[in-house]
Amino acid sequence: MLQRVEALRHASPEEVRTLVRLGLPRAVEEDGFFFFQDDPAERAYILLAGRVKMIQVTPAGQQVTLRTIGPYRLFGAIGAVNPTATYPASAQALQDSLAWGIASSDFRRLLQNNPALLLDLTHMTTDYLREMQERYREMVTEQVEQRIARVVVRLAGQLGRRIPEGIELTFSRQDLAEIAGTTLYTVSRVLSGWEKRGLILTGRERLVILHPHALAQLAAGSLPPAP
Amino acid sequence: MLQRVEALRHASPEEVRTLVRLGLPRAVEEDGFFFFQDDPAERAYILLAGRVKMIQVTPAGQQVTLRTIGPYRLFGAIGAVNPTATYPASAQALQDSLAWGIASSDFRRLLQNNPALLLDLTHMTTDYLREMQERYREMVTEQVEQRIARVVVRLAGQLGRRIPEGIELTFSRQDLAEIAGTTLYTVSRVLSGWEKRGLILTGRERLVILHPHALAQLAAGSLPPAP
DNA sequence: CGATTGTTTGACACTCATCAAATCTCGTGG
DNA sequence: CCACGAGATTTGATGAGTGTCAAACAATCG
Repeated sequence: MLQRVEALRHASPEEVRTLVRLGLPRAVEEDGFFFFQDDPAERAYILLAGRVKMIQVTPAGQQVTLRTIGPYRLFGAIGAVNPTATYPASAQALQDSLAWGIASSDFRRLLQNNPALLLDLTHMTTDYLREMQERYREMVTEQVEQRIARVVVRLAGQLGRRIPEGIELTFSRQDLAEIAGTTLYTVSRVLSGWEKRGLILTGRERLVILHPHALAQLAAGSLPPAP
Repeated sequence: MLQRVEALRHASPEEVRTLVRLGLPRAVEEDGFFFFQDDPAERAYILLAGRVKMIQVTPAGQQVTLRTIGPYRLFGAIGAVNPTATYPASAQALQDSLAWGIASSDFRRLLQNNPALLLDLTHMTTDYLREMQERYREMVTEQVEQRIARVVVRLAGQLGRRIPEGIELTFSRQDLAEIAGTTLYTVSRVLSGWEKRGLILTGRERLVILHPHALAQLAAGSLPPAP
């Protein structure tokens, strides 16, 4: 099962067994936390089931979602390998979730003994860095509607379900707002607009993309926003 | 000299010699480019003299500065190690600059043969990732004046010069705007306000921080902006 | 069938980008 | 050494884009 984990592609069967032996399962129910920002990074996690969001909270209490994690993906690893030794963000379960927790020291030992794994981790980190740089630029230069479109397109590719009508996503307006860096009111207005234009169907904590292509154009800025 | 490079802390003298032998110097004059975004990442660079900014440009031509590089720091390395094999950003010289260029293949070979170096690179990458996550949150949640204060404080610590009156920085309003994600007009207004309050002195492509503490408070949000 | 939680919509305020134009600074060539 | 011109900066006027607040409505759950 753990073979599916992208971070363990180059781990030997024996190493995987060691990880299984050294790690321990951790279940967190919806809205619960795996860990909090600035806490000492004691473990790295591999998500086995559910969905987790990585968030930062401002002193004023406003939440920003940095990314959402799906099954078989690693999280908390930056804290585990970085000399700072604290988590840079909090990990909150979007649904009831189950993860395999590996002590940071074991994780670091594994990486030291297996350069191929370390290289994989470097690639994952640089990939994520690329993405953050892009999203940073988007945040600075693009308008809300375009940013929301990007978020929806990205989430669709990552966590969307194919259904007869199109692609289904289950996120509340609030969730989308925290990811796109806006408010739930603005998300609501934008989604209503898209629904009027026939691009999507909306529901409570749910939306269905009818025309992925049009949304992609909105995200790319090649289709003008509604008047 | 190359011992000062943080990325080569764990390189053996022999490896450093090899790098010197395999690499080649590259001088770029002010406003020139070391490389462009999306170009194949042929080399990683170590800056020896000058200053370089890493930028992304939007289709509309708007510039966003991701970070500024000072002497003895590595740049272009993400492109060199990432499987994408292209640069995620452009590197433009802020002043006449000189860098040592190492072919990506040589750089990767070095990393493969020396896991300690790879680990250093991972630490540098995760550090930068932390910073990008924070700046992303700041961009989403904070107002312009606070963001500009953050930029100035950060640049002061990184590239500021101590002079009798305080800390001197040489950046144009346009430079600061591209870093803070705003316009040169807004930067000008904000700096004028600070000067009226006696926090800084301003000049052409130059500012002097008189009260670093007050600026730090502005950056942290604990000092209210001007009325 | 309440109660809770999510969503919609309107009214309004406010930050900040945009545009225009004047002013300032510095380097260069006469 | 001064005048000129290019580029940097300031400042005002204006408006678009979004956040904020309030209130009503809808969906889901026990």
